[in-house]
Amino acid sequence: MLQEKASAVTDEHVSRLQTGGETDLLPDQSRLGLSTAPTVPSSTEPDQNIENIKVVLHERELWKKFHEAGTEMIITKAGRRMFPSYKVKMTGMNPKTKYILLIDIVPADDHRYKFCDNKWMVAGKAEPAMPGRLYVHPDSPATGAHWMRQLVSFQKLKLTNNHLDPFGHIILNSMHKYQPRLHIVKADENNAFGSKNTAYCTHVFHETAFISVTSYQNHKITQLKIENNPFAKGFRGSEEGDLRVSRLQGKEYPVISKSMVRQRLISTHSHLAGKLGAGVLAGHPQVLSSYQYDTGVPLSNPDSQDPISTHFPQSRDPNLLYHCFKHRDNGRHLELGCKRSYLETSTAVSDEHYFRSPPSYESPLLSHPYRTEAIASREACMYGGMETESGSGAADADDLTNSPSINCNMWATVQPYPRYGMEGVPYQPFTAHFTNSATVAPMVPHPASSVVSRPQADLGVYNSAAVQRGLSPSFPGSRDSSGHPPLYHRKPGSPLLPHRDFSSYSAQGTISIREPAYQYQVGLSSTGSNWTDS
DNA sequence: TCATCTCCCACCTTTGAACTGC
DNA sequence: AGCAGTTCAAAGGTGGGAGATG
Repeated sequence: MLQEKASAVTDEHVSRLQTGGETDLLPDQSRLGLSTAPTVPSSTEPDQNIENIKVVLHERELWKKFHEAGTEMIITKAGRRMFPSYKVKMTGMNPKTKYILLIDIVPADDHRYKFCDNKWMVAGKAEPAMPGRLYVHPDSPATGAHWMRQLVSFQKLKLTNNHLDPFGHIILNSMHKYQPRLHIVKADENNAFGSKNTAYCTHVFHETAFISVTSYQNHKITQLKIENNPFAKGFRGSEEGDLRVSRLQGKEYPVISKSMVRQRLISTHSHLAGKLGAGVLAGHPQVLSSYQYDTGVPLSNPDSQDPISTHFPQSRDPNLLYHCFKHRDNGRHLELGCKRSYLETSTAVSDEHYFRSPPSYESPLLSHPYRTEAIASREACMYGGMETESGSGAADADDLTNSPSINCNMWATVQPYPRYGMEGVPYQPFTAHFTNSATVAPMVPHPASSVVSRPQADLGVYNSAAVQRGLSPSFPGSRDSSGHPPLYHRKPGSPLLPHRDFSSYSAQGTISIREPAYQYQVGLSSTGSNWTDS
């Protein structure tokens, strides 16, 4: 983690959160898809606003290569890393403010796909989504200075198709399309994590969308993985020519040189590019985060019967809308009136299609201040669940009693990412719960999206017990000799605890981070203590 | 029969402990 | 004794293939 050179940020995808109303884009900003962050009333200094944070996708060109071919990610029972790995460069953070970085992966649409005739095609309706899980960056919470110091890598994030996965890996369905999202949550000791003061923002890089598979379908993706993933070096052929497969088991396999592979890829690419240009994927107005600025077509064709290109569309829809919400005294989100199309281009669909009323739910809010010394995630929340039995028993219980815990619970009913939900499919808001308790948080359905909630106990957990262990006042990076974060360890003989079992935690409160249908939102504090960027 | 999944394999990188020399 | 550099082995990641599964 965070060991990448910060300098290696060339040619990357810059994203930036837009939170305001009508903003004027400078020419260069328009061209690049950058947007200005308008003034947010009653906020603190501009440089302290979470909406000023810029996120740059590392190795964007590589991501684009995969995206153009139709990114596939292997999912296995034991969990498989993503490649390319999700790495970002952060700027615009307040150096002294602490942030929590986390990733979730949401369905891109409600289709199941199959790879047929060298193309991804819709093969039916999606299977019920798995309980969503968050991957919290192991360095969280960390100061802005820490996050900005170097690349933030989520390379240890793992994907699984094991619905009963006890390790906290992100559970996906095979042959479904997904969209990773990065969430930045402000966490300060004077702003209870989970209180009405909690601000966050969400960044989405459309080129990181992928279809989950148990074995690669598209040969081009296979070759891209082999050529770019160092762990797959063994599958690279020498210049003389042979792929490793030709050596396997003494069987005769066709000898394929790298150059031949390249030629095939180029050929395939040209073929597919032609199809893409034929307008298979007509542009649809859609809502994206403000961080996307290329032009292109949607990731999937709303026409469920039409084949989609092998390419993941160069989906850069100019019609990007932003929603900003601010927590009010009553706990409701206050919309800041930041709706706008991304590049000020016309939309083919009325704004109502995307712009919906802010959620009118009441978030159970915390009264406990966020105690930084008590929270130091040394590993993703994926380990939180098992932690209840792994740690120091009674001591842990005390910890839980005396200090707020954090749960990163997931949205209970995962709905397609708005980008692809163009067919009026009810979209479940992102409902990551940062909870300092094990209490089931009441979840009020979004007025526009028929939210079906389940108790948090069904979901993944990011708990304080896990977070507290291994906490170093001097902050992140501490690892045990095995390289695992401390909380990863269990007592000998301690069985892994299913992630949904966290009944031992105390109940204090919950904060919900919600992402209403077709919206991105930014929660900001407008009452109580302000962000204290000490 | 077919599409998909699971398991195992060989090969590779990464990581950290052990060793060596100064 | 302490430090830095090197070596080595274990752990873990990778895609491919065979067989299993539904």
